[in-house]
Amino acid sequence: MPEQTTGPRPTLEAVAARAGVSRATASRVVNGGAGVRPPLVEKVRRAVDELGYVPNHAARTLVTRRNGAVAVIIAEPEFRIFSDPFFEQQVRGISRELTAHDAQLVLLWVEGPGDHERIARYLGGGHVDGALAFSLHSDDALPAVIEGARIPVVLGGRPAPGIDPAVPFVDCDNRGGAREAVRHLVERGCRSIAHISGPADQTSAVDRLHGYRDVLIDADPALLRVGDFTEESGARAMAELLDHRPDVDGVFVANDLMASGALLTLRERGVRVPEDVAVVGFDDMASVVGRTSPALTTVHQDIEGMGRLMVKLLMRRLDGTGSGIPDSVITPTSLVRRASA
Amino acid sequence: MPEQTTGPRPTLEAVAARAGVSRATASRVVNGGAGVRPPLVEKVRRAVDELGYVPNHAARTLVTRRNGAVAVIIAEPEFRIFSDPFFEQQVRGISRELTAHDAQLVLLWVEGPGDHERIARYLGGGHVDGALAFSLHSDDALPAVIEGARIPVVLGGRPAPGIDPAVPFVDCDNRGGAREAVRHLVERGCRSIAHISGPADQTSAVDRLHGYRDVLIDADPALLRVGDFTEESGARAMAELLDHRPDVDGVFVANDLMASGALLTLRERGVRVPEDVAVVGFDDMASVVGRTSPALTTVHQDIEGMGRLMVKLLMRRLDGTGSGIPDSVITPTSLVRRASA
DNA sequence: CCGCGTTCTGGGAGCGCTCTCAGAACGGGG
DNA sequence: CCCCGTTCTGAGAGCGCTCCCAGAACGCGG
Repeated sequence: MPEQTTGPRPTLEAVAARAGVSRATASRVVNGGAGVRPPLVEKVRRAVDELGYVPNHAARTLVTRRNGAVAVIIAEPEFRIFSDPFFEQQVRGISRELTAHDAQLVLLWVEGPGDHERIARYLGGGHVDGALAFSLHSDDALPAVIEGARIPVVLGGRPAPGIDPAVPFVDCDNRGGAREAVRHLVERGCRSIAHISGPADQTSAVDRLHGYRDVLIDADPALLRVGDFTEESGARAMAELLDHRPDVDGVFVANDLMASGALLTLRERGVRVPEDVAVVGFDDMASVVGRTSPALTTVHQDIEGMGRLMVKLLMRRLDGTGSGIPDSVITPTSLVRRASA
Repeated sequence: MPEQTTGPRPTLEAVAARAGVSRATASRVVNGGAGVRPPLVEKVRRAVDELGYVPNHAARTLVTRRNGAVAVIIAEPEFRIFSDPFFEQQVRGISRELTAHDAQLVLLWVEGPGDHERIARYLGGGHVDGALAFSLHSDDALPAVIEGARIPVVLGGRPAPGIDPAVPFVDCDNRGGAREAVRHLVERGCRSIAHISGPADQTSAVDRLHGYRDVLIDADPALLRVGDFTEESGARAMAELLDHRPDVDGVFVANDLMASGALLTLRERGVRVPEDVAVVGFDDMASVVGRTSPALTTVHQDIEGMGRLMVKLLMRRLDGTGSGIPDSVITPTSLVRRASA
C-alpha cells in the first residue's frame, strides 16, 4: 500500500535509499530487473510499493529519446470522420494494440490546412515516437506534412497515387474481396451483374471497382453507377440501374451502407432479393448488416485487426526491427454469405 | 529555412552559440522573449529559424513539471460512445480549446474495470497535467480512480449522486431548459402534456424530468414514459402514450433522437403535428433536427462550448488561478422554435 | 589458499532545459 | 566625472532518469 506522502513524488533515489541499493540497481529492477539478484529485486520491488513510486516519464524520455506515445492524426475534410463506425473500430484496434505496447495515443485533430504547420511542429518536436494517419483523398497535403516531420508513419488504407509510395500502409484486400463477391454472383447464375462504386478519389472504391472488372472484363458501362458511400446514394444508384437496365439480376455494392440503400429501393419496387436481384455489399459493418432485410451478404474485413496491424508495423520500425519486414500489409477479406445473395 | 542537418536535433545550446548569446537568453526568447532587448531577440529568432530548432519537450517538462497534455478519458460501458454525435461535438470543443492552450489531447480508452489500474498508474505518472472525463452511470467506479490519481479533473455532465460532489463539472441547464420547453407547450395551450424521459441513471435525464415536474407539479404519472434515448424507444413510448392517453396534446421529449421516433409514430397514426400534438425535443442535434418532419422545436445547448469550458476550467485550476472561480459551470439553454411546437 | 574469470553493483556523467542569482552594462543625477 | 539604481545577461545548478564503466564480490580450478 503506497504511503500517503502528500509531498513531492518519490524519486528513484528514494526507492534506492529505502531498498539499500544504488540508483542504478533500482533502475534496473524498475526496468525489468535483468541481471539483478533475486533478493535485491525483491527489496527494490517492496520499496517501490511502499513508496508508491512511479517513474518520471519526462526524465526517462529525456535520456532514452523514446516517449511511448504515438500520434493518431485525424483529418476532417468532410466532417463525420470521427463518428464513422468504420473509423471507430479502427481506432479501437489502434488503442488496444497501443495499450499492449504500453504506449499512449495522442489525438491530433486536423481541421484544415491552417493546422498543418502546428501539426508539423508537434510531430517534429519529439512529443511522439511515430504517427498513424489515414489516407483520405488524393489531394491531401497531410502526408507531405508528416513526411516533413521525419517521423515514422503508417497509413490506414492504401494511399492515393501521388503520395509517396514508400510510406507503409495497412489495407484490406479490396480488389480480391471484390473479385470474390462478384464471382459469387456469377456462380449463383447472375448474368447482368452491376456495380455501385464509391467516390473515384478513394482508393478503396477504386480497388473494389478493379476487382469487379477483373471478373467481368467486358461489363457494360451502363451497369456501373457511382455513389458516395452513403445509404441514400446507394438507393438512388439502384433506382437508376433498375430504370436503365431492367435485366440486372445481381449487384455488387462497394460498401454496406450503399447496399442497404439499394435493398431499400429494391423492396420499394417490389423486386425480390435474392430471387430477382442478388446483392452483395462490402465491409460487414455490424450496424448495417444486422438491420437490412434480407440479411446482407457482404465481404468481411477485420477492421479492428487492421488498426492493430498499423500499430504493429509502426512499433517494428520504431524498434529498429523493421528491416526485412514487409512495409505494407494487405489483410485478407472473406465473403460472408447471408440471405441477400 | 531550416538547415537540412540530418543529424541530432539542434539544442538550445546550439541556438545560443549561433546567436552569440547565452543559453539563458536563448531560452528567454524561445519562451516569449520578455526582458530581452530587441536586437538580441532578433538574433536568437534568426538562429532558431536557421537551425530549425524545436524545444525538447521532455527536457522542458522535467524542469517545469508541466507537460502540456490533458487526458480525455473515454469509458465505454455501453459501446457507441465514440460514435455518438453528442460526444463527438464535445470532444471537438475540447480539442479546439486545448489547441488554443497549446496543449495536447491524450486519449485514454477505458474498456472495463480491468483497465482502471492501468489508467490510475498513467494518470499518477505525471504524463498529463489533468484529466477530462464524462459522468456516465452512477455506479461508475472511474471517478474514484481518477480521484485517486490526485490530478485535477473536470467532468462533462453533472455527476450522479454518490460521486464526490467536489469534482467540478460542466453541464447545461437541463432543468431550466426542460422548464422552458414545457412552458412553451403550456403557452401554446396544450392541456395534457406528456414527457418521454431518458434512463433514470443519467443525471441529464433526471434533471430534465425535474424541469418538467417543476412546471407541471401534479402531472398524471400516466403521462410519463421512460425511454433509453434511442429513436426506437421514443417511437414506442409515443405509441404507448397515444394508447393510454388519447387526449395528449403536447409532449416534451428528453432528447431529439427520441423526439424523432415520437414524430414517426405520430405520423404513422395520422396525428397532425403540431395541430393535434405539439412536440418539443432536447439537444438540438443538427443530424436529427434537420431531417424530421415537421422540423423539430427543441432545446438548444452549446455542446462544443461545453467541451471548451471543460478545458478552460481545467486550465484555470492548473494555472493556480483557480481560487475564487466557480468550480462547476451550468451553461444556459435556449428554446429553438421550429414547426413541431 | 591464491589467482583469474565471471557476474553484480554503484559512482558518475549527462540528456536539454529552466530559473535563480550575481555581476555587467547602462543611464541619470549630483 | 563619479556614484548608484535599474535593466539585461550569463554562469551554473539542478530536474529524475539511464547507462557506461570501473570495481566489488563470488566461484572455481590449481
